[in-house]
Amino acid sequence: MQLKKLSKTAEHILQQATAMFAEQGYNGTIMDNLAKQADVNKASIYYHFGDKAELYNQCMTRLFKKVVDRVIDQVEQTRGSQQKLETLIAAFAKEADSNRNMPALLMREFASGGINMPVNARQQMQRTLAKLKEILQQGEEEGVFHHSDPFSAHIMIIGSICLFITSQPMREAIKTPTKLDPELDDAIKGITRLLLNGLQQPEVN
Amino acid sequence: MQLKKLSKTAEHILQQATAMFAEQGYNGTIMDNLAKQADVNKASIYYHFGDKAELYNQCMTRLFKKVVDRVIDQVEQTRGSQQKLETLIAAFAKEADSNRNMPALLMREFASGGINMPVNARQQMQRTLAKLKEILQQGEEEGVFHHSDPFSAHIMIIGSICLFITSQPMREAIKTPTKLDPELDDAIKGITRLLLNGLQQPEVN
DNA sequence: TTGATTTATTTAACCAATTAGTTAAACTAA
DNA sequence: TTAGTTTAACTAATTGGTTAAATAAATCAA
Repeated sequence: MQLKKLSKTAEHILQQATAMFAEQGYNGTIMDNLAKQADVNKASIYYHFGDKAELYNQCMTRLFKKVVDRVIDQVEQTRGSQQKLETLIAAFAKEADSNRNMPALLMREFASGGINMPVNARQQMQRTLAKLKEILQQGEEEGVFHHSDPFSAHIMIIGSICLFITSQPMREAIKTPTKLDPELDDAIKGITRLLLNGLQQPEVN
Repeated sequence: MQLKKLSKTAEHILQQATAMFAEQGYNGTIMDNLAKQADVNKASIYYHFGDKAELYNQCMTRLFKKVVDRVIDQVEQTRGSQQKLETLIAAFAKEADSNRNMPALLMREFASGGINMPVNARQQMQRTLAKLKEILQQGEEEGVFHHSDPFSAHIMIIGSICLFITSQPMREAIKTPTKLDPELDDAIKGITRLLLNGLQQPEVN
């Protein structure tokens, strides 16, 4: 999949639109507000993107492609199923942290049933799922992971990380003077350990 | 907190509204559509609930109170920190499964930063957090859990479960003829095991 | 019980504001 | 000149909310 290169203006609109879709949702994003926020004329948005739905499409597709490209790239530079899994989790967490719009957009899509998610964006998610499947398979063959459903594992990884990232504002809000809150890095480590334990350990019960 | 008992009609409107807010979001929920869906006159909605924001408030508050009441109730019938934690996770999962609007609404709120979440609804979430904190504390004192940040643990429990539940339509959509997909019960077991492992195990690394 | 009176609820029609999208003219750079 | 881009003004449809009249339900006096 190749994405047409955007003009400077279009790129800037896309940036603002992505943030707005993430924060306010699709219906909450008003084109007039977006134009004001991006400091362009509304017709300029329509000139570059056609309509609101297509703008949303572009936002989703480009953001998810960027994130997934990076995650997969990092995983493929790693050897050994356990290390690969660690890398996948850490890389996704890092990307989610530095592209905070992504977790929000993803969660909104899940909340809507994910059925209307732009095809291209969903394909990107499936690339990650495929990679995870590959890792788990490899790990299973090597005897380091017990059998688990890849989709569920995928959901758990993404779920914990996305909710953790999006909960930041709430954590800020209830932050006590004495800082009890773990830094993101620590939290990510905790999540990683938790997920790895879950996937590595032989069945307990 | 006590909630005024609703008339039959109001109850019915609330039901439909909750589903619509969950599926379409706040801005995506159009009052005319809701009226049609609930088969009542629009003015009737306004008569019973004042305005859209208050209707949303009521939906959130009542739904979250119901869920949290049940979860906490079940936890309090259990003894031992580990069993309590298991119960909390399982109970929340079961409630999320039988009140599927809840995970969707929660995720949308998180996506929006959670700052504008109706106060009463947020208080309900905090009740669960407080209970979890209590359990973790107890477990730590008993030496069965290692130290962990309750908020993060909370987020991870809720995150995995909510995303798992909301991903159901997507799983249905990509379901292969040969059923690879775990039943929800199995998935919940998996999540529980994963989370318990993560919280119980002594620091590995 | 019966009929009158008040109170609660529902209805159709209406309104003002908002919103996605358009247009034609103006501007800019190749 | 010409193709690409931006602008202000405009439009048609949607949407949250209102109103006053109609209907149903509860209360009460005889």
